[in-house]
Amino acid sequence: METTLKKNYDPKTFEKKVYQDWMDKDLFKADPNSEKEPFCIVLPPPNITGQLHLGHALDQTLQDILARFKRMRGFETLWLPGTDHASIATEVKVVDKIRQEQGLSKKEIGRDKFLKEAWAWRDNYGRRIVDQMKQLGNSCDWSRERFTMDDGCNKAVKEFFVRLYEKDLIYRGNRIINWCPDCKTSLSDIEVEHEEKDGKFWHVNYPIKDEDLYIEIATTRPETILGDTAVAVHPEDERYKHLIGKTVILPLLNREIPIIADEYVDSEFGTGAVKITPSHDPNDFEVGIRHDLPQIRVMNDNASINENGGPYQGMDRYEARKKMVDDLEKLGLIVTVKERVHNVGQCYRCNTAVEPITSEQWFLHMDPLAKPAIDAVKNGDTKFVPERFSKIYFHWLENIRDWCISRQLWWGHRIPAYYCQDCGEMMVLREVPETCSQCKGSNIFQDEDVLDTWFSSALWPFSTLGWPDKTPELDYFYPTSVLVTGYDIIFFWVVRMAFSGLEACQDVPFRHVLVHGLVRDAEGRKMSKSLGNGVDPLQVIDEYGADALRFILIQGNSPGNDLRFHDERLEASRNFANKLWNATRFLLMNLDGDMPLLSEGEHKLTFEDRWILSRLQRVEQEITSNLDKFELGLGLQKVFDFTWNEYCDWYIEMSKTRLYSDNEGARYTAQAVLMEVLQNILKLLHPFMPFITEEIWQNLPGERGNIMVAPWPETKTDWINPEAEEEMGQLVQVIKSIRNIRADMNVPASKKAALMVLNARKELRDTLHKGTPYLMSLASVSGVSFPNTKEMVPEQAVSISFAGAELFIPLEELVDIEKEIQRLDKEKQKLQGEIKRVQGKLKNKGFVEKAPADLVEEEKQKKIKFEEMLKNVEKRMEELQQ
RNA sequence: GGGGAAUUAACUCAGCUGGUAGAGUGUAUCCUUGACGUGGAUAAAGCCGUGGGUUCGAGUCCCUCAUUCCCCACCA
Repeated sequence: METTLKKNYDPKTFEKKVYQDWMDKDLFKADPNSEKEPFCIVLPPPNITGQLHLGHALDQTLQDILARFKRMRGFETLWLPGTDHASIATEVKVVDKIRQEQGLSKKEIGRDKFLKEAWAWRDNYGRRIVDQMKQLGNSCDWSRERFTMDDGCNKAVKEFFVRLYEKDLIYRGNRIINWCPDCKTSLSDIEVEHEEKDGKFWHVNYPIKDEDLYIEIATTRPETILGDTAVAVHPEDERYKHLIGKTVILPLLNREIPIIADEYVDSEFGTGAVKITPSHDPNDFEVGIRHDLPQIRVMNDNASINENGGPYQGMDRYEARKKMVDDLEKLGLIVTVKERVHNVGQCYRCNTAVEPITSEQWFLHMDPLAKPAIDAVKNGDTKFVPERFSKIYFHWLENIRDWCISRQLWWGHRIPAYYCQDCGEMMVLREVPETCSQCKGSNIFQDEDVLDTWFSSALWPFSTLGWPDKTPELDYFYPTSVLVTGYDIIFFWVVRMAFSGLEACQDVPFRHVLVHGLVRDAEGRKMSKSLGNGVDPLQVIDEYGADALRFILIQGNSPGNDLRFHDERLEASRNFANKLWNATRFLLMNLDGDMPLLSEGEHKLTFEDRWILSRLQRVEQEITSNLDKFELGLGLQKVFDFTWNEYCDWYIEMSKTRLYSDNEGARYTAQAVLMEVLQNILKLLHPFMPFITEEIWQNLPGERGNIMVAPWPETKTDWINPEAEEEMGQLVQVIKSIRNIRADMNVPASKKAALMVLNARKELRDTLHKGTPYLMSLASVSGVSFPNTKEMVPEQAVSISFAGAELFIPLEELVDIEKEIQRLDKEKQKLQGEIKRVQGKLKNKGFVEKAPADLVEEEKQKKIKFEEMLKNVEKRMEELQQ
């Protein structure tokens, strides 16, 4: 029969077409009114700032595999896609763009026009990244695509914010926060990355008022001296006890500040005396509150020194530092300068050193929210896979501090707080108020700030399903089934979704969290722009196909572990696709026309038919179990092995005998089994490699729907056939032994040789009899004979050590008796070793008594087998030596 | 200062609930057999990091140490 498949697998020729077909048929669409059991994944929305990278590819491939698997298994499957507005990142990009194109700063262009530009960016790049996701093969319900700043999300954000505010969980306050002088916004604690840097530790003498005494402090940030409002010592520190309550003259500014006692001070560290700068250090801030110290902020938003800095006003923080050290030096107040590595906090977006600063911000009170989130994982409502990540989750939630949720940015959800210009009243409301609730004035303005991006991301699992409205989607799909994400954003996102979901919906947002690792380059380095070692998934798809890309991201990777990206592995996975492609081609070329069906007509199944069908059932069972347990890498490995090693290398090869024969019945049966197994392979592989499996499926004869929505193979346990597996195992072993010896002796396949079988047990004799055609085709055997006596075996024959029969291959002129004896001797030693080990085991009383009975029995059988083989070898050696 | 991960064949990695180690790549030799050389056959190659423990039995469970890599933490 003709086949429409080309000789080589070329994904470019069909991937786009296949995807379009799925789209045209609306196969990704999920129905919230379905009778089926729901399965739901919300896609971690990629930022609209960037291109799709390999991290996305891994994350999304995992989700797609689960979605496709569950869909085939009969679940109503919703994979809900979308994109994230990525407040800071996008704002920075748009600011850049405006500066480059229009030469204007953010302030110059103004809020309204800026937002217009930002939305244009979103339309442009948001669409682009969605197109890229489709190339991966994602089976998302695109009709439900969302954006973290769309109207629905905005409504959810406002609702959630107001509710929290009304419960006193959100408050506004002047507290110390992390400030990025470059992005000019506050940051949450996790948006600050700490890096060890070489720095200096300046020891400075602070003069004590009215006395000829100094108190020595140490600091890594001398510029903050300008904001000092006290010096603190430990109350029990004998060195300083007498100074407590005295006054210090702050150098350079000559301000008078007190010496106070506070347990926070570690007497062992530094000089044991600490300068206290409540406005520029989180600890000092706390000390300041305890001791009612004034807060003096000495920096502007760009980290230059402000009017409180006296002579240093206007200088950049580092410039001021240098100048102040010089000045202190001149005054003779620098006692010593030590080298010191210390942690510097940096902005996670722009790497600028973050400045702790007191500022008026909005905060989310975390303690009451954290507790239910901890409990939900403790009692198993949400499970981490692998489990170890729950530890990280607990640790973080147990030590959490209040979350600064306001940002001094324009791109984001604007905080729904409104102020009356006339009386100063503040209102937190779902809708913009027309008049002041207090004075009825109409001069109302909204809070300038927006919310942290992660505040809206935290609502993603339910805002996308319609919350706060009671929608059928929310009712049916919430809690979602599994969240798939990298370990690097557990803090940013998973934790926040957990407590938000519990607060808003009274239930966890997801039942499982499947955590994966990072994709690294071949050297194990993180892929990054600055290193230029990033691999573009789109280019990979272009060259090798999406299926090959998906394959290497999954194969050999276990949950939670990082993986390295190697080009060579791409070739290997492409080769696998090619193998499957050609196996199909082979089958199609050998059909007689119709679709051969195993379920129709009379079939005389051979032992190899029963074997492959039996193996198929087992593999189906195993893969299904692997996928249920999120062991995707193991599952894929099994389809791979079964397809290549068992189906292609053995079954297809054996089928040729019948396919090329004139016996129509036998031919049809072989075709039917080949087809049956192939179709199931395609199904098992479909979640992993959706394009090629669909394309092949469509090219099989007969009317058929899409494999994407075909039912997942159901294991037919009555097809599991241990006898056939045993029989096949024996034949394979004989064939391999023959091949082995022939290769060893350098006998080319073209030189056929007879196989002589003596003293065979009945079953083996039957097997070898039935297997004769395969011995001939696969082991270059010219024929199999069963002589009655040893005399019929020529002297110059090699023997194959095997249990259950004596096997000989007469290879007269090729056999060197001396060498043959040597070979047998090696064999003998090997067998003796085996026997010794098995005997040792069986002599061990503990083993015989405590090990499972079937295992003991197995060992006994082994012993018998090895002993028989040994006997044969020894006998043969004797014969040859005579 | 805490927490975690990794350590298995030359390389990159699998190895589920403990029962004498697997894959891909690479290497060697052979094969143009009517699906595939993006192929087939055969082979070589591992005291499963160290030291202990539990067990009849440990790559697999527990502890020690070593090396590497992450994450978290307000020591000025």
